[in-house]
Amino acid sequence: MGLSERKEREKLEMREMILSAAKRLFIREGFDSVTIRRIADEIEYSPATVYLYYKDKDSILCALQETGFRELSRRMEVLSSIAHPVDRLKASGKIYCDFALENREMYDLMFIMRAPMNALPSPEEWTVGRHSYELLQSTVQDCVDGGHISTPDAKIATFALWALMHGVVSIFIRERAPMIPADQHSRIISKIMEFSLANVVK
Amino acid sequence: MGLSERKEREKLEMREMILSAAKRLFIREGFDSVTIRRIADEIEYSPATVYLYYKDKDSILCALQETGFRELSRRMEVLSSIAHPVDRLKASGKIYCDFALENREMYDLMFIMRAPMNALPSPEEWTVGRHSYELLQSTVQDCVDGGHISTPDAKIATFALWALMHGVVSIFIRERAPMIPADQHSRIISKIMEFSLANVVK
DNA sequence: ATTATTTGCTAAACTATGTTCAGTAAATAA
DNA sequence: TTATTTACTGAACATAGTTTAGCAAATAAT
Repeated sequence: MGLSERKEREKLEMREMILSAAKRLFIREGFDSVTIRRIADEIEYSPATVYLYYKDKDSILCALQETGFRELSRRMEVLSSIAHPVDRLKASGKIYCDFALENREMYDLMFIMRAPMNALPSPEEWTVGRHSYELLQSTVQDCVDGGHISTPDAKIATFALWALMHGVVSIFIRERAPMIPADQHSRIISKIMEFSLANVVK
Repeated sequence: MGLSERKEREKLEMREMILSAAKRLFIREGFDSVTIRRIADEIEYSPATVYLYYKDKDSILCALQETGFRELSRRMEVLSSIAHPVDRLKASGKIYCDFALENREMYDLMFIMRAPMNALPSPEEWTVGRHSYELLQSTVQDCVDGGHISTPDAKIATFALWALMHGVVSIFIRERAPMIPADQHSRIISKIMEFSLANVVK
């Protein structure tokens, strides 16, 4: 009988309901509105029910974070149509930073907040995030191979470039540069990319 | 009569008691142990009393953060004895990152957490942090003036260098690079500084 | 068809947090 | 000696995440 299959399917549908309710709240009202009770309201079940489908809140945030990584990956797909590795590298940086500034709270959840990391399945099953990172790494490697970046270690260069971008956007997102008004963030990022790549890329 | 003076002094002493209790808890048991009730226990007063000396918890965290900035500034003092701007720049980076890795939670409070920023007196009275930043900026300016860094805008270069360092340490502190074990953080940072300065500094 | 069991769900409670407020007792002023 | 101000606190409020005991309906067994 296909009973257990149906049960399995219903369980997945419920998880999906919870996740999309969480996402709706997150998008519409921000991170602080994503509470177990609000999610429960949204799906018209009791708070305790949520715990029958997700171990804890951090697991929900982890699943939510994953949707963010998927969206970022999706945006990175255009890179495959850019032949020159330097152009590809520049485009990577722009896509990354644009994503961060356009989805500040999601970026925060993905790269800054502690909570979702407490629920990572395992240190290795970090697949969604790793995919984007390996894409960047291969772009940098292409730059090195093409003689556009000179370094003995492409992995270090990759990490440095990521760190630079993450550094800038996280300073803005967590408001550590109050001297710079928000409407200039995008411009400053462009200038920083310009400066850095001018020195790194030949 | 010096009565109001005494009152004023006692008020300051009480604020100091609360702050040092908070700091003690922070150092000994970590951020999560810094609760109003634990602070109250520590100073042997009731939780409500704490609110007679600090507006809210964020104000206490803000004051705590300030002690961190003072310590960082203190560590930066050795820079004045380094004549060559490039050496000074390298030393700045090392001091900054060493501080971050040796005082992860304090760094977190200073540069990552939202809470203490909610209690900033004003956007301008950011004096403690700005002092360190201006020091870095003048070092970078010296590098530019000496022809060691080529850029049309020393301010952008300064911001980029800070962002790079902040990026790396905050990735580590918030555990976004699980592929890199903690005992290699310091080594990776050295390599990144090496790579970046090799390209930026002549 | 009836009984037993499992499943899905929930009301209520528990713990912990930041925070407020009414009231008390001591210090000060009148 | 009385009035007032000051310093403090107990108790409560609101909001979290989370757990547990139990109920009712769906399913399985007899």
